[in-house]
Amino acid sequence: MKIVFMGTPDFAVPVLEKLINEHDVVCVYTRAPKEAGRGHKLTKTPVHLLAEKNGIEVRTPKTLKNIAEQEKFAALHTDVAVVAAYGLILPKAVIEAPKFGCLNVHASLLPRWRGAAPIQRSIEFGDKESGVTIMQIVEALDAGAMYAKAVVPITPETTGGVLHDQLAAAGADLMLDVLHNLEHITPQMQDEELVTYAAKLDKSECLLDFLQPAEVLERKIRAFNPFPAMFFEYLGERFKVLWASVVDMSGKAGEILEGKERLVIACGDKALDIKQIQRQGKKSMPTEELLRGFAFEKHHILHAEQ
RNA sequence: CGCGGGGUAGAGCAGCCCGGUAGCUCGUCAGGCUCAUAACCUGAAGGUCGUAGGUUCAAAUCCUGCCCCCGCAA
Repeated sequence: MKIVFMGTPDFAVPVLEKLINEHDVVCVYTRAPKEAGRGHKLTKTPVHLLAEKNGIEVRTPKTLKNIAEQEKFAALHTDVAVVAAYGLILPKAVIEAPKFGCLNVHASLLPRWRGAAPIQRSIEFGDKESGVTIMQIVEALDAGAMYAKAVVPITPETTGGVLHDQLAAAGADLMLDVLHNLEHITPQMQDEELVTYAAKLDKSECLLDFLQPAEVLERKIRAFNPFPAMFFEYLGERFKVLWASVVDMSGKAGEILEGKERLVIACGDKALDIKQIQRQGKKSMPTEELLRGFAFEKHHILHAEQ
């Protein structure tokens, strides 16, 4: 099929790769390069780089709201637009331009977790399973009729990073299936009663609040691994916590119960045994390694004020 | 030219400000103790202190260039 692809981050890369192999991708839309990273170097998006590597035309409009951009888009005369975490709102004129409309791959089992951060939120809230949904794009956010879903289980070992990669791969496969059978599938409407929204990740959520139960914090640590990563501050230094397990110990919330051979911190309920940690300026490492040369003072209280 | 931390034995850290024989914890190896042990005791091996220069009687330590890693911010 003749396809226009619209996407931006790593999540969109596997989908685009598969499309390039099996279809005719005539043009790629992505967010414009921006200053990012150390030194604020101008950085192209992962989708941008992949498209360039394959010699595909790349367009990076700041918005699709104006008529000129919409006409340029329509002039491609594609069969379908495949959208994966593009980052721009598609106006009606764009949605209706391709012959079969626009298909979106969303990283959740819709209608649960519409919105920006479905992967992390599903882990954070203790869901037993996650997945991807291929749906029609409509004007309302993530509300279109669904063509297909694929389920991916969430285990006690599942991190945000792992789930992200699993869903990206699953989404790519599922999108190909749907495209092959597009004319034979009747999309199902979403049940509005079951809708939940996955709020965007915010840095202010990443400071560990030890007043909360250890179980809640453990899930959040896992959900936010490797990015944006939960952390606490100790003696003015920041320590990211990449992995922890709940242990049946107690103390004043934020109190360091063990700081020499392992690092155990009391929470609102039970305690967290920190397993993987990253000191600022250093690499992430197993806590026991850090503790060979660095000790946390027992009974010191870690505060979580904003 | 966004701000900042770091690269010292296999691992993790200290030492650097105030130059002068390189240290700690763990691991490794050998021996001992023990019914036994990942526990304990004794001993040993193991480091061009990222790299290239400079200053100096003397540089891990002061100065300069380069390489690599990371935190913040975007």
